[in-house]
Amino acid sequence: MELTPVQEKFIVHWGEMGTRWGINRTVAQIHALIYISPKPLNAEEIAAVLSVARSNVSNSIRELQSWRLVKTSHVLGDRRDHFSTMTDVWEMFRVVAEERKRREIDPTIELLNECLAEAEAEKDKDPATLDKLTSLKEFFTLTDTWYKQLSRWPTEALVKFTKLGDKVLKLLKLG
Amino acid sequence: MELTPVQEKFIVHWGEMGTRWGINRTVAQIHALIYISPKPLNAEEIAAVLSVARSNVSNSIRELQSWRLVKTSHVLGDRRDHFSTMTDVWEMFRVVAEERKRREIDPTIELLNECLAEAEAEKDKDPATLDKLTSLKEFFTLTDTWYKQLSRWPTEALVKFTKLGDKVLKLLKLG
DNA sequence: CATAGATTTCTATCAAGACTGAAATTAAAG
DNA sequence: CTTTAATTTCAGTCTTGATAGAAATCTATG
Repeated sequence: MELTPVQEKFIVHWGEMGTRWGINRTVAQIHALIYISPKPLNAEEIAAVLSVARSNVSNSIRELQSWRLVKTSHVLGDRRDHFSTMTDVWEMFRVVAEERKRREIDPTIELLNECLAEAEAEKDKDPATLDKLTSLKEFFTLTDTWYKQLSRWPTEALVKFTKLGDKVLKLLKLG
Repeated sequence: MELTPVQEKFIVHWGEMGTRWGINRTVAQIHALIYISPKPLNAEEIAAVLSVARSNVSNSIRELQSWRLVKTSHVLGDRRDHFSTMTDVWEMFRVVAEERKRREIDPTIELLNECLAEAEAEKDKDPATLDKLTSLKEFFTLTDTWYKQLSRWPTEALVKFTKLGDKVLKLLKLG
């Protein structure tokens, strides 16, 4: 497999964006590569195209699998795993959002609950901290609920909703 | 200034979460500290409480300012800058979202446009790439629009909206 | 069950970026 | 205009996390 200039440009950028969001550059590049690739790729091909070690691909694929972004498939007469990713971008977004919720939002809410319990005990000494932590908890609890719902919306509803834009404010009487 | 155990726990966690989202740990800790602090803090206090170098605080504050998360204030008879951050969590979220859009979403849309122009030229050779990039562009363009609008909604509307949950689907007839 | 192919694990190296502390700069006050 | 406080810059050090490559493990096939 040989990359076109356009594909290369896209993969490099995707890797760059990954690092900005706490995702390893190579991991993000591999994701971009199997997204843009017209057919599933095996690990060796990925290593060759991106010029990284075979073992690096192995570990990065595992990382992507932990994000539920990689599907493994097989070709008749070929023992090697072939990797691909979903093509529905909204589905992709949904999966990542859900995983980030599980990894980061949920533990944060848990921590805030712990902190609140302890802060409650000494609220006479330090009422300001209690207030701040409560605001945060409310925020995260709301986004949590919202995530849960969002992840159940069908892609079509998400698209339609986004297209409605400001009209939502009027339709829902939130103004 | 001396941290309570609760405050310390919160700050450490916030720093941890920062790294997961591509934010330097110290930067995130400083943000947590000035958020939880009942009063604005000067750079020296911050350095002492978090046990980091004075210059590190200086650079981290600058970073936070680039995210528009830090306000500078002054105390009568004191030449030093005192730092604080907004207490409205939704406002905070909004500001970060807008800044991430500017830094990451906008350049990504621009890159996708460039790629699409080039891919268009050779669509006979490689139609699949064109399709994939188009889907991505549509996704980012929609979220872009959505961000723009979201950032103009008043906090109250955001809260009410989130509380509506699944009802939104029915009210907007998206089901 | 032996062998070859495929994959993963592990450790040593490497690179990126975070951090410190000293030096330079800037700003305020007398 | 000088002095002192405050802040920033910068060069070098250090830490963390990424990566390569070898070794070990796993798996399919005859």
